[in-house]
Amino acid sequence: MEKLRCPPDTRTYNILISLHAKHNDIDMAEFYFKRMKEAQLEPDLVSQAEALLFEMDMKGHKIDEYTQSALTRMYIGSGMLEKSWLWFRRFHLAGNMSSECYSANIDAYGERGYTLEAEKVFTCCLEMKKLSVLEFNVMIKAYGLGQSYDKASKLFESMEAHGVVADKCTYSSLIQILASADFPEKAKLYLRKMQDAGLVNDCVPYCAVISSFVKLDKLEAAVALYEEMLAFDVKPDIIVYGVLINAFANAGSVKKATTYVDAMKKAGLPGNTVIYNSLIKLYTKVGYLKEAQEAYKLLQSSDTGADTYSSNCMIDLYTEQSMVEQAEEIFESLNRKGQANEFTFAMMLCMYKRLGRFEEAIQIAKQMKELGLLTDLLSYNNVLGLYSLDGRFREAMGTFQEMVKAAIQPDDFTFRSLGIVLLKCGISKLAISKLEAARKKDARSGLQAWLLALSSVLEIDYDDDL
DNA sequence: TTAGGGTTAG
Repeated sequence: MEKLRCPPDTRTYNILISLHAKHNDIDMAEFYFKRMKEAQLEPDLVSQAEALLFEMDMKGHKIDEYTQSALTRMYIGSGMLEKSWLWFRRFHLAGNMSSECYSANIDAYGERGYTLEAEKVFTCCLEMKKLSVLEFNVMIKAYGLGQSYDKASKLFESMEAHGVVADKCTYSSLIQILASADFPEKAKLYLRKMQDAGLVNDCVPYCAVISSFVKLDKLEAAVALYEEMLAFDVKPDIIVYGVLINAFANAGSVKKATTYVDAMKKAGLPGNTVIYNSLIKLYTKVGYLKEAQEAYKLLQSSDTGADTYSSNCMIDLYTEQSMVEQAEEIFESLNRKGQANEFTFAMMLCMYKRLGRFEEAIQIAKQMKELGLLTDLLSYNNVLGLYSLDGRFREAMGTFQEMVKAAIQPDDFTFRSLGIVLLKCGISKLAISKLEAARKKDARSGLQAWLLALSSVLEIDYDDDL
């Protein structure tokens, strides 16, 4: 290898070391270990572990099943699946594995998405007739990660036949898996079984299913389950309230959101940022200025203070109400704290543009570029629209070129602004509609045509590498 | 080395 200028690497040395070790030639193994060190090759994690194993072996220490489980995880983590399997087999055949170790192996495969291998370990366990609830739990988790939802449910159903009783963890896992996979109805069935088994002692599994219903916009089902939870005397916490408040905030229903805020307060739970952000979002949506201001004030006086999201909502609201000074005040305060983001700037830009205050709008656009806050298609379109409206055609073209360079896919709004630029530069409507047709026919060559038309009309050199 | 819930806009 050295002659061929293909110097050995860590793996090469590792193979040589373990080969000699296998043949009990410790001197040679040590020789290669030293050579490896001399070559300034740091053994990787696997090599280090293998060296350790070798040392243990030499000293006559037995490797126990806990070490084996750790080895499985390590080999799987390094993509050495076959080796992980060899170690598992060795211990499985020796028959000295515990339930903890079988489940640790199942979980090691399952966590990395190797559902088939996890299944194989589970089957080995089944053959040994040593199944406990642990193996079922980790296998259900593995099916969840592998998106085999039916298999997860079926495995649960088979537990009884194996004489194994589902525990809190079994139910929680399955409910969580089904809820987050958008099967709230199925999750609800297991939740009821869990309740009947007397295994529910907090609202977490209810919350998982409630939020799954909310995600699918089934608010009635979500509320019904919430009521069912109350009937079982399971106490809601701040997160459940947050889910429901946000659901009704999105639906624009102040009355219902308020019901849950009141219930939350009555339960002695203080609101947090998540809750107040939902409320500000809601009040902005329905134009409730006073209520939004109150919620914002509460946030400001809280420990964490108002965040960028809620401040942006307020800017949005003030813009709608043409309360420029108030919007500016929030904008400046965000800027002072270095918390203004792309949304903040874009909303200020829109506000000034809407009021016809182009000078100020353009200042915002310039700052956006300088601060690197121009990244989104919508922001680009806002800036581009402003430049074309204000007759700043070269800036419009520059912005468009930047967009193309940044691989931001332009849309119909982008080309509408660019069409205005061409029109104001004396290009006929017919020519513009031809450019539009070219773009619709073939995006790539159509884009080139637009760039060419714009650069020639604006007398800009343009590099068609773009 | 078994399981779990919420917010993000123009």
